[in-house]
Amino acid sequence: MQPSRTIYMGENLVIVESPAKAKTIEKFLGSGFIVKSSFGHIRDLSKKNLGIDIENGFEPDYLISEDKTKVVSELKNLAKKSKTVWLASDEDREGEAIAWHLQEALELDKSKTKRIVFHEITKEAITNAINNPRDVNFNLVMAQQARRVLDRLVGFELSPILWKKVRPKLSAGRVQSVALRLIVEREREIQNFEAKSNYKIEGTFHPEQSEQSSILKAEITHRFSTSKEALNVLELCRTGNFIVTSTEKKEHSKSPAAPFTTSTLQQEASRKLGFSLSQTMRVAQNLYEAGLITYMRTDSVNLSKVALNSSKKVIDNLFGPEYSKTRQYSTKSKGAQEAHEAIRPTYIENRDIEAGAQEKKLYSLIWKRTVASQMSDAILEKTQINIQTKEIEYPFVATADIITFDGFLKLYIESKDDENSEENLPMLLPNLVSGTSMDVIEILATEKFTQKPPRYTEASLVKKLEELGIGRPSTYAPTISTLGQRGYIIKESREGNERSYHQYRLYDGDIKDTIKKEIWGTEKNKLFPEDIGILVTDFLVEHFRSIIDYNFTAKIEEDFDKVATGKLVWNKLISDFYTPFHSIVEDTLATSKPTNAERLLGVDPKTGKSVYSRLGRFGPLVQIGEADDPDKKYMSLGKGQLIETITIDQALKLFELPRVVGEYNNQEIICAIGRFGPYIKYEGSFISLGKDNNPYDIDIDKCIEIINNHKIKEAQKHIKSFPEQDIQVLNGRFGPYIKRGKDNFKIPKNVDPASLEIEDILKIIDSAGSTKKSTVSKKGTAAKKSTPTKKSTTTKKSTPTKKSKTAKSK
DNA sequence: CAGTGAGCGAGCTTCCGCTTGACTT
Repeated sequence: MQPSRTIYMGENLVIVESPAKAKTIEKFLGSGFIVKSSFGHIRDLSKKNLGIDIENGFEPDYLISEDKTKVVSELKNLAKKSKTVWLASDEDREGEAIAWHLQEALELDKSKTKRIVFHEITKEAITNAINNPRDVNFNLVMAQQARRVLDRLVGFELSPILWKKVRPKLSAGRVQSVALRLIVEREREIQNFEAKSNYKIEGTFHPEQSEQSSILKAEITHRFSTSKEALNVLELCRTGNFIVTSTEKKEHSKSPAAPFTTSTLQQEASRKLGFSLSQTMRVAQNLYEAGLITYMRTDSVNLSKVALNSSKKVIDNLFGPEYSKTRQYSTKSKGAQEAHEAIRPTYIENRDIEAGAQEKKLYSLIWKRTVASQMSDAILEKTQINIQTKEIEYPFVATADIITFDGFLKLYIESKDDENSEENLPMLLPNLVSGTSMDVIEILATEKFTQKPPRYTEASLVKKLEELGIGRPSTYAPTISTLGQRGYIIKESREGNERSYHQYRLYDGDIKDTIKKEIWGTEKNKLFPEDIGILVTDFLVEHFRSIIDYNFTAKIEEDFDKVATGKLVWNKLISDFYTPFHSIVEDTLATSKPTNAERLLGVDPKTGKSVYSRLGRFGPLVQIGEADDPDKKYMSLGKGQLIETITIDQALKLFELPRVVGEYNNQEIICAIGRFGPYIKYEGSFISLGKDNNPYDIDIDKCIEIINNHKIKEAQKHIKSFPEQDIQVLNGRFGPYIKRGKDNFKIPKNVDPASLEIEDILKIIDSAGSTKKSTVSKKGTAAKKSTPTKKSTTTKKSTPTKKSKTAKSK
């Protein structure tokens, strides 16, 4: 259903946000329409300064973003030649703003400009949109402007306070600072957590005079707080007469999860595929650009009619109609704007695709989740059997979940974050009637420890942020990576510790006590706060609690909505926020003291001096002696150590390094920890110790062994040398390569490195060099345009040397 | 690449959301 009048080439310009979207839409619209993309926002507040005229009603100073000048001039040209310009950015606050900025920046005549929206990219939806144009919704635009201005005010007033009071180049903002606070507060909960132990009692039974095959495992759901209580129960089990006191069967159903949004895709890709946030988004982008999935930055769980229909067909074909159940999901998350569909395969008929390995995996996950969301409930039968002896207050309970109809489980099971939950293996329970006498085979009382709260993963933090309504699909991944870049947090794995626990076993009439060992607290790819992150959070919470409040965004969003519906003027909102906010800013700048989180750990027994931990210019350190002590000593904190948790013993231990282990061939062997971990310094070269060796207690023999191994490896490294040209052929981590001066060159795969002569090598370098040169020249031209910063750094470079000379002469 | 922990002081850093490339080991 196209507009009835004839349309000529170039008469209509449609502008969308994404270039991939532009391509598909162009196909649907056919001749008479040119579809272009704005590549997102085209204008933003000036970056040089605040970009807001506070005195003048918070008037924003918008500039065309540097990387968008080309797109904007191109669009402007096309708009001039077009009779009608259709602004087809997304139907949410940001999309409406993009439409308005386009209208302004392209200087579009209102009479020839039309605003259209569609939620799904189908021919029907698009032609329907074309037939129902409207004007730009100015109230919605002003709501976006309020959001933008508020974020700028918060970010650009808070960050400079941190530069002054904590450390330069730090940042704070409405979203990132709350995300950071979540991580810091969780870490404190974990540090303050005291694991308590209790006893879990499990038994294995079988019906009297039956075969061993009808074994039944059951446990007492109550936990016993002391070993004495547990032993008492075991004692009673030894003599007790167990009978089945009840059997129960209950049917229940389980429904599939909604189709993917950005946040749930990130969570599942992390749990099921081990992808990081950025990896998930990069791979999804590839799938999107190849036309294989719908848009990957969305908060909507909605599926188009086309998708529902083809899902049904696919399910009917693959599993039969009894497995199909068409469902439409609704969004639960706060502040969702739902400008797009859920993330789904473009063509659900395609179960498999031709693509890279990661793309295939992620596509398959999306396909399964989408299709499963349109499948019937699974029906499960829960059986519970209670076994009890009258001497013991609590029954032993055996449960089993049996799937009577698998439904969507045939395709997809959503995974959980809780890695500690024990795997529920489907266990068949024997058919038993009440009153059946049971024999005890074995009873175990095992000491269990309460679990500390889990540290966040990237994905579980995104989940939390989404629950709080903080951040948007396009910012989840970048926000968390910013926290890392600022040095606030680190994503890493840490090894657990060993601990022992008691297990009492009743078997064959005897009760035995064994002490077993387990590893606990192992962390894999978790988010840990760094000292600077803790310090910044404490500072912000102390002075700006209302902004760092978990509900701040949710509250201010209500106001943005009022602006969007015309009930509130945007700069009234801003003014009401800014007046009290700015006075706290001024007050904090004037009164708060620079902070370094200094903490007195205790006294060094050797010297009697005080030991402190604090933040130094280059990071966290421990210090022996007062600030005015000329002989005071420093050491950097080790990996995983924090200013607020390091103990005096751990601190003193740091001063044991660097340590002279001994001599070998009249040369000192020194052990220390550097930026890349523990190392040996010997004959002027540095040898990594690896993580299996401890620099504090490694002995001389082991050191010599490592040194000799290192020498052998070094010798193997050299394949050939051409000293005259300063060229070497070396064995590296990734195979043989050519080294000239500081530059490395790849050797083509089919070439034997040992056979290379100097002529061959120069050829290889030449061919590699030509590509290198071209990139260098590109950089040069790019630099010409944006030089002010570069120039100033180069001109400055000459001065420091002069200064250092004068300093020396002093 | 394996170490820093004074001062002097100019000039710089920074936010959130919307989009893709252009980069290197």
